[in-house]
Amino acid sequence: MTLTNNTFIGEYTYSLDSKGRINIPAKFRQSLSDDNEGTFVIARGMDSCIWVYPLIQWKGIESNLRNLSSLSKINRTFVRNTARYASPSTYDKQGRIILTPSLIDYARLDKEVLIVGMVNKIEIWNPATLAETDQQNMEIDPAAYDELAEKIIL
Amino acid sequence: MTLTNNTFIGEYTYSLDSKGRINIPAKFRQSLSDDNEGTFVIARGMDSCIWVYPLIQWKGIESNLRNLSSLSKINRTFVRNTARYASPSTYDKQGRIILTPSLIDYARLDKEVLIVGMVNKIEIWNPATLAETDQQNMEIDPAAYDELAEKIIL
DNA sequence: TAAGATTGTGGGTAGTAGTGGGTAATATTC
DNA sequence: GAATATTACCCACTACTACCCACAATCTTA
Repeated sequence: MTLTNNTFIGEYTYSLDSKGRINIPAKFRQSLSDDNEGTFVIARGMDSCIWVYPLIQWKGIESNLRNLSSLSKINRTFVRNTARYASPSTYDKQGRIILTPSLIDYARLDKEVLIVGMVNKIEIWNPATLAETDQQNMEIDPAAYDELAEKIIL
Repeated sequence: MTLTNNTFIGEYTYSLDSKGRINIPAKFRQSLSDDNEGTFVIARGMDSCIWVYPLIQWKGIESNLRNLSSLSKINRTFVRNTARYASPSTYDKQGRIILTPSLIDYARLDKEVLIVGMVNKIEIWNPATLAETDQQNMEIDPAAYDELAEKIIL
């Protein structure tokens, strides 16, 4: 059984060790296509979490950023904030990647960490932070949500 | 006699064992087309039940989710809530799939479990929960049924 | 109706996945 | 250039999961 390459679903509770290493779930590693050479790119998420992209996927994002003109202030800010905190990380023999102190701090990670599959990328959360975010999202406009649900038949 | 591929109808009472395994009715397995490789994807249902999709069907949902940009907060929330609790499960030699503890908890499953064919997917219920839900649905606005009647000829 | 095949249920075991720590190689600083 | 700090690689333990086998109940077929 294999799902589509570079596709991640499911939720896992893992632990961040004293060296800033975190395990990538075996299922996620198996889904990663060979041309990624075991490498992910970690970056700041838009919520208080860390986004983890397969290398290939990230290269696509880079080429999109390349096409944003720096004449626009919004573009400059967006490109800067996206690129600034991103860094590649190859997993070791045990399947772990190393997170940067800056990102650990940004996502307020403790020892216990939640890894969430987001289809084309992976999110790393402090469980408490995600619970808060979930709570806030309950207040999202239900009409907008319904609109999405109509496009995607579950 | 076989119905259309990947089509599930009927209701079955099966039991969930101590390892979280549950049998997929033989008729459902026979209906599953070969390109699914004996694999289903289990996910949270919108009621307190578990949804079970044929792998192929789920891949369609995935490709829709893939096209939602994470710049929009609603999109992020929608993708997260959908993908987070989903996981693939291939049935073993005896025809059983494994449910995750998280989903068993969500659907409040006990030993006795109800499996319901929903045409393009399968639902797994605690019989008591489904009885309650049935009760509540008696109060559905008859006008809503009339609207449906225009779309579906019974 | 009897024999065989299929289906549903339960449990044991080997291999793998997750976690922690140690050591050698490299980089940094004084 | 030597001492220290940091990084990358390697090894080992534990727990779990996927796979296997066995049995009972039901259905099918001759």
